[in-house]
Amino acid sequence: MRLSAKGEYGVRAMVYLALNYRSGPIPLSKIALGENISQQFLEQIFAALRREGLIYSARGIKGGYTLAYPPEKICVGDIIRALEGPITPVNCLSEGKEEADRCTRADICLTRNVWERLRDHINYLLDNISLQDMIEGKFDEFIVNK
Amino acid sequence: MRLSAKGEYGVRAMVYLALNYRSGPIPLSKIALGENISQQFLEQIFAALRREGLIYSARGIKGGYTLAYPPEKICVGDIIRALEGPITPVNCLSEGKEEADRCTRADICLTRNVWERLRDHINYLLDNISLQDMIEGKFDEFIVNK
DNA sequence: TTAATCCTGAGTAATTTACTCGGCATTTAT
DNA sequence: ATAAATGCCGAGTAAATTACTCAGGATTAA
Ligand code: FES
Ligand code: FES
Repeated sequence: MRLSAKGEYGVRAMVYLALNYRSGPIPLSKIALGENISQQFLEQIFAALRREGLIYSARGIKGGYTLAYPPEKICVGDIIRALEGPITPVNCLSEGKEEADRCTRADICLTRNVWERLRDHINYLLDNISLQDMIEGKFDEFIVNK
Repeated sequence: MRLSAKGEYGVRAMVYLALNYRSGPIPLSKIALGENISQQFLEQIFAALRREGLIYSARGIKGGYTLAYPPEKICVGDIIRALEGPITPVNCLSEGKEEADRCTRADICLTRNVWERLRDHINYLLDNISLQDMIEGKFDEFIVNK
């Protein structure tokens, strides 16, 4: 149940961009330095974020990256899914989406419901924390009730 | 954010044991067959579960494994932690437990709170679903409120 | 023209995962 | 006493994934 470095770094970098929203494009070198992340590795991460439309890039001198949306419109879930694919605790949930290649045990499997619930919980939580929330440090309290 | 095969198989196997609670020791071969898991791999998993005190073993003919506690006393979180260690989305949370080797960025890190919250959510959820709940198929509904 | 930037694809070392293999130890049934 | 069914243990390994690096080209502003 761990995030990859890609996901972890990606979120940190996006927060960095959020802090500098409307300051023009931020070059990767600055982010890498500020967040203590390998610049070449960050390049890969930003390539993915760009492919997913979460950031814009500007080339050339005075170029860099900017958020594609205001910080309150981008959530942690978006970032992680862009970098790691669907957030799910077990494979047979995400794969079985098409009913065709559904896990053969799905009907008898007593654990499936648990993983589905866990998956939904995690996604819900991460989809309700925006970059803006993180910057302000005081996002809404989520309470889990029975 | 995926479970390892060890965790996934472990939970399945424990449910199997729960279904056969009070039927005497169940041999590994039977579980491996029933759940379609490599017996030798299951051996490793059960070794860990035993080390953590979640199951008892009985050797010799007519031997096998039994739950160390009734199914309503063992929860999914226990099993996964026994097999995969602490449930946490990022390392710098679990490592930093001792305050000594705490992540150096902890004080300035804007993402830390998110991971802490996520960690607590996951643990809470998994600690409130017991093997008995899984067998009965209708565990309590958890609702996440803002 | 130059320098700073992004962009791309390939390569790689280390780690982790998901196992397998071989053999010994214990217990019950005969 | 012996045999058979089990658990127990430590090592080994192939494949996959992770976390990067490397080399060089493309774009743009000064
Ligand atoms: S094993 Fe696929 S649904 Fe449980
Ligand atoms: S990087 Fe360690 S607390 Fe955020």
